[in-house]
This record gives sequence, C-alpha cells and structure tokens, in this order.
Amino acid sequence: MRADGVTPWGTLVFEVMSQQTPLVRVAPVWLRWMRLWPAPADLADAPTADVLVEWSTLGYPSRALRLQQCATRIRDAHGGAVPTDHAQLLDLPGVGGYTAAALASFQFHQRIAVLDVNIRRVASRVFDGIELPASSAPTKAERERAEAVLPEDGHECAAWNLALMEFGALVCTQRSPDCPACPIRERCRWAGRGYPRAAKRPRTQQWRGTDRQARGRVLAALRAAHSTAPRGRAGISRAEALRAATLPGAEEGQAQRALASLIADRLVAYDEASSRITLP
DNA sequence: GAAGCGTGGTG
DNA sequence: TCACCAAGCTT
Repeated sequence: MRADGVTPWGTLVFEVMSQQTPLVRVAPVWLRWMRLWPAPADLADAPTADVLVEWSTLGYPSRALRLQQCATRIRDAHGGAVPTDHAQLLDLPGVGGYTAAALASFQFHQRIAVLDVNIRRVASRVFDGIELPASSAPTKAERERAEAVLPEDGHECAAWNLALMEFGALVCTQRSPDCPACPIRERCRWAGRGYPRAAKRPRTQQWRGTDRQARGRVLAALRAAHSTAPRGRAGISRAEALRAATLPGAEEGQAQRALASLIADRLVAYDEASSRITLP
C-alpha cells in the first residue's frame, strides 16, 4: 500500500487489485497475498488454483491470472525485480496506463501524470467545464495538460497525483460532488457554467441475467469447492458447473456458453476423462 | 472505439 | 428494489 516499507511488488499487486475494486475490499486480500507470496517468484511458483481462491471475491478474476503471468515475467525477464521504466511496466500483463503510471509515480517517484477516473473527472470539470470526460479513455490532450501542471520534483509529484485522486474520490465525486466544500470552486469552469449535466452519460454495465453473472456463479462454486476440499480432489462435476451457471429464466444455452468462455479464458479447466471442472 | 469482464455497497 | 458505481485492462 502507500506506506513506508512496501516493496514495488507489493505496490504492483495493490494497484492491480484496486482496478475497479473499492480499497476497503482490497486491503484484507492484499495482506494475505503479501504473507503468502511476498515476492514475484513466490506467486510465479504458486498453484494457479490457490491464486484464484486467494483472489476471493475481488471480482474480475482474470486479473489474478494476469498477475501471476506478470510475476513469472518479472522473475524470468527482469531478474525478479519490478522494472522501473514506464515502457517496461506497460509491457507487463495486466498493467495498463493507470497502473504503470501509478507505480512510476507512487513507488519510483518519477515525474509522471496519473490519469485515473478520479483525476480525469476533476480535470474535465475544472478545465473543460463539463461534468464527465468526453472520451472513455484518456486522450493525448488530457495527458499533456495533466503533465503541464505537474510539480517539478518527483516526490512532490507523487503527493500531487495522490491528492488529486483522493480529492476526486472524496469531494469531486461522480454522483454527488460536495461543491460547497470545494476549495477551488472559484476557479472551476464547471461551477462557473452552473454545473451543467453531461448530455451523454456512459452507458452502465448490465449484470443481472448476463453471462458475466453466470460465470461468477461457477467461479464462486469452484472457490468454495477448492477452499474446503483436500488438495488434488477439488472441483465440481460438469453438471454441477452447468447448474451453477443456470440463472433463473435464462435463455437456453447461456450456461453452456458461460462455461465454455471460462474454459477459453483459462479461469477453469475441464478434464474430459473425469468430466470434472476445476480451477486451473 | 466499443464491448466484455465480477462483486458488493449504496442512495 | 434496482440502477449506479468503484485507484482499468484486453481484445
């Protein structure tokens, strides 16, 4: 976490776990991971099934697979040390623009702009006078503007990025910003324009009844089976997996499709001989 | 650029 | 109840 003594690997794991997941849910899982797998080589050597069980209910379990791939790559291609170079960070599995910049700034104190959803929202309001960023991904113009207002010193830069993220998370929030308490409302272009609402809001993701929900139920059943079963005898039958994947009132074939996609994503394995579904 | 990908908390 | 949302990444 962002505390003294946390290794680059610890920070990398923390940032990946934090992708689309509230920090309060990340904290306990991260602590367990650090105890089980304190260095990249430890995670690289772990059974993938254990990695997925310990991922618990953080969501988006593909992140756990990518983190293990990332650990293997760091061990084999970087001598076991998390690279400090931004381009090399970006090249790691599961590490995108946000995570690479977060590591470069928070861990390595480089002068770089972190453009997470919070900072992008703050900048859109203050500079552009619009409620929400117009594009789903950061643009070159956004990045250049964010870099232009960065402090010169790398340590100050880390504090700057972190402060902006927390400001967006606590004050300049997505749904109900506390504008009366905002210290820069006099200079905020969105305030000056009277807080106009965004015409087009990003369409919100469906979940109920989706393949995603079906996949989640299979994974939940497998986590339960693996955390209680003696080693080597874990897993569930294909029939149980399909039953778990069958949602009330679901369309024909959804359960099969969900299971097939889990296998294709290597989140689960299917042993045809025994007809059992297991974590990989 | 858009769609797909989990899970739990909240207003 | 239910839509919305949370330190994004990959295809």
